[in-house]
Amino acid sequence: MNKNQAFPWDHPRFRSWIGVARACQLMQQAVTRAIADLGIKPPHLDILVNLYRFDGISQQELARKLLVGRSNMSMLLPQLEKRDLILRKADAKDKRVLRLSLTKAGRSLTEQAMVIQTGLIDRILSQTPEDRCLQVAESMEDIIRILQTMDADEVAEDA
Amino acid sequence: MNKNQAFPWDHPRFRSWIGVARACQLMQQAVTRAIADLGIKPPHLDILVNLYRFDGISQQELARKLLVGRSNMSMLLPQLEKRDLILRKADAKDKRVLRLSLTKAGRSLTEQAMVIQTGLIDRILSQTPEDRCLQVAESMEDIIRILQTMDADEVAEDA
DNA sequence: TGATTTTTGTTCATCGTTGTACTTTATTGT
DNA sequence: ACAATAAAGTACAACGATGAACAAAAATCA
Repeated sequence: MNKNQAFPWDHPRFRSWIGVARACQLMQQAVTRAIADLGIKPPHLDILVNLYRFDGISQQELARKLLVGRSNMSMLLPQLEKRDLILRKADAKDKRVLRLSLTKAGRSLTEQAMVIQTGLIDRILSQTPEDRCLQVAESMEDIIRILQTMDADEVAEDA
Repeated sequence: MNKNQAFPWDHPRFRSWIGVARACQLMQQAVTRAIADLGIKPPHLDILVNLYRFDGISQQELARKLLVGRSNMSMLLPQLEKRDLILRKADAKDKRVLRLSLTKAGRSLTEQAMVIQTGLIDRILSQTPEDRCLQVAESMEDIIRILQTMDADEVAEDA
């Protein structure tokens, strides 16, 4: 009777998750404002950071990492290409895939953006001791694993 | 030199926050699928749960709680009203505000949805001990507080 | 009281995301 | 080798969120 509260908001795990969701929403808004001066928005930043880290990735792989659809990449990447921030080169072995990479300008912009983003994260987590951060990271890894296996289950059910 | 890593993804707080963001994104998708059978989506659920908890709230207050714009409420609430899930009654004292409340059907639907949502959260946090959840909740409260004061600062700067 | 400013809610144009259908290229199976 | 299937990327229509401009009502203040 202790864990089955009358209302969700009296439920510790529920309250905890609501807090996570709110923090994310606010953080998203803060990031949006923080990088607005660079002329990019969070979706662009996510792309750029991933290209910075994984040079030569394909659109498909990028979409999977970002948890969005392929069509989303097909909309956003040409924009960044036209701004000369990224390059899309057809793969020699497989003519279907486009290999993505940052231009010099793109790399430079990404570095500026990452400084801003990291600064923001540092500021926001300043009240949270580092070991607490690591614990949070661990918990999130668990959650992500469970959610991903849930997705796999549902796909399996469909078959 | 220990805390100033070369790359953001070697930075503990950065990795930690990326995990939080990914977990949120996946959770959002899971909730969307879980409540689809009820004919509602996360934004509707957020509204319904808040009306369940705060009967008679105004559209403005609701928008503030949900961290969205007023116009968003002006778009969504009429939909729910047409489906007879909520009621909008003009306030007697202040003719500008509309007092929101759930209908019987709305309350019933909300209860079903909350069961689903709470079940999902329980499942997802099943690997996370309850004291760990409370720690996460604490950290999130800190973060939310900081982000909100940052917003206030920026507004102040504009003045 | 009367003028100005705030507040509440709405409307609308704009932008971003999604899912579906489609084309082109690889892979698989026979 | 050839047909069928799968995968990568694109185009487009539909939906949702946002912010600015607006109308009505209330609060402020002179």
